[in-house]
Amino acid sequence: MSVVVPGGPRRVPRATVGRLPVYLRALAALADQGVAVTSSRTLAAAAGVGSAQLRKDLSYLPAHGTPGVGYDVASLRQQLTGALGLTCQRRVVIVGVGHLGHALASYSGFAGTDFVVVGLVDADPRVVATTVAGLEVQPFERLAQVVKENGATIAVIATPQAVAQEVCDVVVAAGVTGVLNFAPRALRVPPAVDLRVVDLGSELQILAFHDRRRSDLSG
Amino acid sequence: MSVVVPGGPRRVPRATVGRLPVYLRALAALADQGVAVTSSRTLAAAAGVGSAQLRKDLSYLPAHGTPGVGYDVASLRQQLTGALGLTCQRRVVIVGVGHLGHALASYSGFAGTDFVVVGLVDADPRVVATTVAGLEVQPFERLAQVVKENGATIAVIATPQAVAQEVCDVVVAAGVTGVLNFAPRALRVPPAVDLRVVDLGSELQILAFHDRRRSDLSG
DNA sequence: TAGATTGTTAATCGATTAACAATC
DNA sequence: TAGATTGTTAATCGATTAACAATC
Repeated sequence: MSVVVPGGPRRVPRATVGRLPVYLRALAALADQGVAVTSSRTLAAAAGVGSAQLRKDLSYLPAHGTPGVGYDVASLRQQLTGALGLTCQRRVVIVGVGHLGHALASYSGFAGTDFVVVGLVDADPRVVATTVAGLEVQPFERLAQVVKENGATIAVIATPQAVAQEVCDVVVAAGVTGVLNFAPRALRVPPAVDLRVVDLGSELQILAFHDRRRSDLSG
Repeated sequence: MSVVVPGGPRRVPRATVGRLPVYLRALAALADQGVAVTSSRTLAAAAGVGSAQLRKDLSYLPAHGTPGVGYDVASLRQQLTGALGLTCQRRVVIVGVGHLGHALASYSGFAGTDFVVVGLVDADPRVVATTVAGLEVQPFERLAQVVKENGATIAVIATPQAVAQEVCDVVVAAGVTGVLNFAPRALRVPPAVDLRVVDLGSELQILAFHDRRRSDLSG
């Protein structure tokens, strides 16, 4: 049922997809300031990239600016919103309601207009049945049910690493198409499922790598 | 005072640096299982990458395996620990003690043996002077002092986006060499400062992009 | 020795950047 | 028109991958 427009939408490179949310945010800020038209130079600066890269990225979308003038903020915003699939709300289940899961459930960037947290699941009996961010935490046994009943398409894994793969298998079997993993362990998912990883410990170690080159005297 | 070994350490590519922590973690798991020697095939599988990529990555380090045998787990672990600069503990200051900052302060991946959280700072008078993860939260005015007094080299920014750049400027002026930004805003830092970004909202939007291609019928 | 696995090479692939003709 | 800015091309750069000679 896919519609192929002649000479139409090219495949959007992975690196470009990763920057679209940043552009969208910068556009929202400009719109809030009452800016109606902007240039690739201005928008790129706000997003922290080069103007050539911004124009290249936009060239993969049906978005178009006006040579000599720039881009209409409102319509470019709509284009990006559509490209990112934010026209309908995505439903998210968070598995693991420890400190991190708790924070994510309450995070405004997570529970905004584009995404809604529809389920919280934890294995700890002390956490189950408590209310977090307006939702009652469900036991692990109900995970598949929670995903299906609420039609969640995205699962956030914020559990200990030991159970992360098991959790992942359950949510994938239950039908989610995207997994965001915070557990410090490599997860296997079927090719059709999109997996993103946020590895907080690694981020610090990467910073330590660069720090090392300055402060360390040991060869 | 840098020691240049003839034919010695090449520049380690950015992408490789990003994978070293993952290898280190996989090695730790193997060591816990009592494995003494491993192959690039096994280790790569545990880390979720290809074996060719693992060997290529290790080729930038002075690490060496034995053809026909594999790698000694203990010594490869030491090599990676050294390469990442984890031989001495790095001191971390967390700015912004909301839900996320609170979670990070308590996160074991953050406050492990390699890193120690030495300061918590917040602007909210209701949060200042409370104790979180064993530390008293300091007021924003004391930020520069907290960084300097404790010799922090890494700052974690978990504040609202509106104040993130100001916080960043203060910690950089106070002498940190690495910044980990959780605020949804592009930050400017001097070239000598290493900046890493964790953009939680963007991660969900990127998942939505791929989800869109499945569920959306709109061209 | 025979079998296994490394370290490296060379080919491929994808991403970035600068430059500029086309356009308003 | 003159000045400005887009969209695209081509060149560069960096990362990945497969293959294999060297080595144990």
